This record gives sequence, C-alpha cells and structure tokens, in this order.
Amino acid sequence: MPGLAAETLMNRVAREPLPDWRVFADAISVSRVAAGASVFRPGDQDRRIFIVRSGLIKLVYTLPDGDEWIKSFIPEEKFFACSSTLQSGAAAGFGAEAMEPSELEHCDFSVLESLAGQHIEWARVMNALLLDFAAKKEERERVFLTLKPADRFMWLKSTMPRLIERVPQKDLAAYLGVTPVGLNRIIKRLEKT
Amino acid sequence: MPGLAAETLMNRVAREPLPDWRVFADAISVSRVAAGASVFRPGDQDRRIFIVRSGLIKLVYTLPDGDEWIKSFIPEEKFFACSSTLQSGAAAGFGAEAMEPSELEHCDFSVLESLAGQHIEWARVMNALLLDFAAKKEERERVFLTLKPADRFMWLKSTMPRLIERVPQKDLAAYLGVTPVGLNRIIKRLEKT
DNA sequence: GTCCCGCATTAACCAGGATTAATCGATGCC
DNA sequence: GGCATCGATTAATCCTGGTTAATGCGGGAC
Repeated sequence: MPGLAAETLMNRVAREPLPDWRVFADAISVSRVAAGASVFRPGDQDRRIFIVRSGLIKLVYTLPDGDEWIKSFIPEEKFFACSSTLQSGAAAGFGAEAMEPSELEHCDFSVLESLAGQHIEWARVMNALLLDFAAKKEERERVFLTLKPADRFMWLKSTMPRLIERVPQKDLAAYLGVTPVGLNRIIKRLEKT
Repeated sequence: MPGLAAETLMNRVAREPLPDWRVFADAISVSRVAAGASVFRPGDQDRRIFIVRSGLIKLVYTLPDGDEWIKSFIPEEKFFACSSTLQSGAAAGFGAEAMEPSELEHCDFSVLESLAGQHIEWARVMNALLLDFAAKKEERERVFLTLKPADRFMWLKSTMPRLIERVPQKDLAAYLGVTPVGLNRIIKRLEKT
C-alpha cells in the first residue's frame, strides 16, 4: 500500500514509531467517489474512519425544511467519520458528500480501537487526533460566537484562502452560516473598499 | 481527600480501575473562589486542569471592544482548563470566572500526562474525556450553524433547564450569541404564545 | 430604613442579513 | 449550435435582532 495518506496523517501526530503499523495499513481500503456522490448519509451508522487521499469532502447538516449547512470541509490528508464511529450507537446527524472526484482511504474503527487498547503509542496518537479535532471545533465555536457574518468571511479568507478558490460561493455561505445571497452581498461590499 | 469530585468524574468515564490512583489524588488541591473572581485570564498560561466541586464557572471570550461572550458554563463535577493546558504554548483566548462561590479541585496537567504515558488505562480515560469534550463542541457547532437565535433559546431550555433558573438572563444571552435586549425580546415573544 | 447598583424590561429607531424573484453567464448535454 | 441547468449577481422588500436610552425592580451595603 504505497504512499498512504493515512501514513502522512499519523506521522504528523505521532512522536514515535507505531507498533503493528502493518495491522493498520492492511486494514485500509481505498474507494473512489464521484463528485456529488455521498459517502454516508444522515442517520447512517458507519463505523469507519475515512482519510482523504485526494479530492474534497463536505460534511453537511440537512434540516427538515431542506436547508443545508456545511459542518466542515475535509481536504487531502485530513480525516472524517460519521458520529457513530466515535460514539457507538449514535447515528450521524450529518452526511458526507464528495465535492470533487475523490479517493478515500478507510478502515473500520475497531481496528484503531484495538490497536489503541494494546499499545500506548496508538492510544497517544488517538489522543493527538482527538485533541486536534477538539481544537478545530473550539475555534469554530469562537468564530460563531464572537464574529458577525461579514467578519466570519474575513476570517475564512485569512485562514483558508485556498478553499475560497476551490469551492462555490454558496458552499462557503453554507459553511459560514449565511445565505448565498447574503454572502454575495458581503463580498461585493468588501470589494468596494 | 474525601469525596473528590474528580473521582466521580473519572469513574464516569473509566471502565476499569485506574492504577496509581493515589498519585493523581495526592496531586489535587482544592481552592475556593468567590463569586465574580477570576480563575485564569485570557493570555494566561496555566497548565492545570480544574474540576468543579461546587459552584459554577463560566469561560468567557472578551473582545477588544469589551464585549463578552460565554464559551461555556461549567457546573459541579465537570472540568475545564485553559487552552495552554492541552496545547502547550498556546495562551488562553478566554478567561474563567466564578459565577457563584465555588470550590475547585485542580492539579497540574503534567501529572495526568505522565499517568497517561505510563498506563494505558489512564490514556483511555483521557481519550474518553476528550471525546466527551469534542462531542459537546460539535453539538454547539450544530446549534450555531443550524439554529436561529430564537430556536437556540428553545434548545437551551430543553437541554439545560436548570441553567435558566441559575444564571442571569444576560449571561444566557452571551452564551447564545445574542444581546441581552435581544434575548429578553425573544423570551417575551415566546411567553405570549 | 435609604441609597446604589446591576439586571430586566420596554420602546424607538437602525441595520444587516433573509427572502423572493429576475437576469446573466458558464458548463455540460444532446 | 441549441438547450437545460446551476451558480452568481442584483434589486426590492421584509424581518429579526442590534443599538440606544429610559424606566423599573430587587438585593446588598451602610
């Protein structure tokens, strides 16, 4: 399994060689998903962890009235999972959909659980990944809590400049908690200065 | 050290007896803070983890213009920490302040780090705590992303009914991302139906 | 008891984003 | 090429919450 994105990911957080690496690597499969295809849907119980090898995934809350709000964008070498992966029993409140043709590495979470149960090195890696994840969610909380829509866009511009080129404006809007028309107006307003 | 809140907390997430429990218990001190007193301030580098034995703490973002937004409320038997605890180096972007006279158990995070480094049982507990924390932040993300201010109050009412009795309306407002006047209007509007 | 002070309440006015709808442009399909 | 579709843009109108300010209320300090 050459050049696993999972390896890059784990190496970034691991501070030591990981025992039984092969057990993990061998458990990984790779799938291709077309742009627009969904990886899992709200309500699914999927216990896999996914690592994006190439492409771009969005995690989406869909409201009863059909509105869609984007929880997060997952680009290359980042990971994501359905809620039931980490809290078994829980069903996902959100779905995952490819925004570009994507290659996903995935493995059953039980493999990681068992490695973390056996080796403290793996437990530490899980810890680091969780910490990273928690920090991101905390930052997002800060953005929603302390920034107005227009400032949220400025924040997006300075922290994820690539994304702005890469995804349609309406999706940026859904990520920032604004309507597409609203975001467009904000952008035009900013351009005038 | 009788009836540690820390013990209740750890027992809730641990699925097995924790080795070297005494090492942890002996590292804990208890402090009293008066209502209104601050536990740490934005910018502090505090590497302690705090467990609320009694009372109520709020974590607060303070903006340059003086506005205050509440990141979270920490009631009895829950824990909190400054950002630098988990990501050493980072300074807290928020402060912690007692809303009621409170008793806090606290211990240096390095003690937990070292226990987690030695015993996989402790590593698993850290994992469970982090997971719990991440889930809470994720839920908060969902609330801000998919709910309008008025619906956010409804959500608060159904998920934290106690809190509504316990804290001033203006703090509920700061928690929900609305101004005090705004929240009051929402509440009155709801009462009329 | 009286005085203060912080919080809740209310009202008047403002503003920024939501909504609706129409137009335009680019892309992909046939 | 012609057509359908989707997203971006723009405009008109609405609405909710922000802002400011005044009043009231209740608890604590003295």
